[in-house]
Amino acid sequence: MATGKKEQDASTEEKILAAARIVFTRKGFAATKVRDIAAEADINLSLVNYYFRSKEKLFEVVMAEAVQKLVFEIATIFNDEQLDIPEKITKAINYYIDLLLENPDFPLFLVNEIIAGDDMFTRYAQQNTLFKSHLFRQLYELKAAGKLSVHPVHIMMNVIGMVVMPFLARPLLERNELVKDNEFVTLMNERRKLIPLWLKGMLG
Amino acid sequence: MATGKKEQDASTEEKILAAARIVFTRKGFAATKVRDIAAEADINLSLVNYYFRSKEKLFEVVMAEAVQKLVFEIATIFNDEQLDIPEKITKAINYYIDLLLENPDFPLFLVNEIIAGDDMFTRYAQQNTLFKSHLFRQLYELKAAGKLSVHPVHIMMNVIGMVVMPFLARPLLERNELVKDNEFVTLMNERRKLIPLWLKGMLG
DNA sequence: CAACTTTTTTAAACAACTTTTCAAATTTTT
DNA sequence: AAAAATTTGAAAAGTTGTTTAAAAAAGTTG
Repeated sequence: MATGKKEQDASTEEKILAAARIVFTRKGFAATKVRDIAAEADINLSLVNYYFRSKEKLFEVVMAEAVQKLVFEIATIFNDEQLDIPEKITKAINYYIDLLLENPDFPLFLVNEIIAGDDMFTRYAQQNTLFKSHLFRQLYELKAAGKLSVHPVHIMMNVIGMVVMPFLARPLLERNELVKDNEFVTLMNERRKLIPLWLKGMLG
Repeated sequence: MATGKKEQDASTEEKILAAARIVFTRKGFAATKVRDIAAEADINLSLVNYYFRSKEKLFEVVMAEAVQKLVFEIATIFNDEQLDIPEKITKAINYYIDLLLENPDFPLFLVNEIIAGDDMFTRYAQQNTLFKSHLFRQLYELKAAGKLSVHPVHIMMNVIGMVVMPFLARPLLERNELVKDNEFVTLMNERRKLIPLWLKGMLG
């Protein structure tokens, strides 16, 4: 039986993980068959269970990784007391655009599981670090001082929406040739500057 | 075998459809069992196949409906030559907020299947009516006239993002008590006026 | 290096579950 | 009353996650 995790094996275990990342991310938990992962990894079916005990355990690993990537860096930015609101948001936007350009299927994957409510996200993300971050305090203070006319949540929803939505819509946009393959990247790079600009309008 | 579609039966067939809408929308295609639908509809398992031939066919019907609801009304608005850009967008925003307040699970459901790429969406949505609509022509003209500094797609992504994102994020927001149950509706109603306002900033 | 132990890999099969089919029973329509 | 449509329970056919037992490979020890 599988004993330790960290022998000297990087090969098979990592192949499975890599495959799992791809398939789970693309199709979600329910639609993914263990056989799909084995095929993608080009290994024997049984090895998935041998190394990860179960489909669910493997999924948890992949999900934990994803949440980590998504939350950890952002939490740091949000809690940096040196940065003002626009600085924080600009940094966060750039981090996410970078991340999502590399992992375009990420948003669906997470949104999917967030709503599925199996709640891996809630379990793994210490969301208090986000929702009770320094940034949020800054926004609430601004509101209290009468310098922000709307609920801070509006601002956050807009930022997230403006960053993430394009990635969710991407397949649609490209399928309809409204945006060509490489043009999408260009557009997202434009947005690095545009979103902070638009946001200034919302805050001011 | 199931022959025609439109006899005089409204009862069983409609019960199944209603159940399918609920379950498919909430859990997606793969996670939904025909048994779930039968249970939700409170009818015998076999009747699902009797009326809709297969799980997949049933899904297609539900998906087609959803896309219809999502696209048809909007296409009409987008192509109304009497309306200027802000009017069109305001109308569209209100339509979507109404629709999504009634069907909160819609966005995930669609986004899910858009990316799944089984492509029901592309098949059923005559997207040209959206992406080549009068609204788009208006935006491109504005751009050509130098009165809009960014690619029109940016504008569209923002509108969609600002409307849809909150619904995707809702479970997260409520789970973290950042937004209480009824407060969400209030916030979305605020957005009916706010989004057009923010948009004016982007267009001007 | 040869005998052994342990780890890894493989093919097969199990068991549980799911979709679909079927034939008979029931209800509705003509 | 006959015909057609609907409903039902059971079972067939197919998937899917997991287990098993044996083979192969790698590692260890005297």
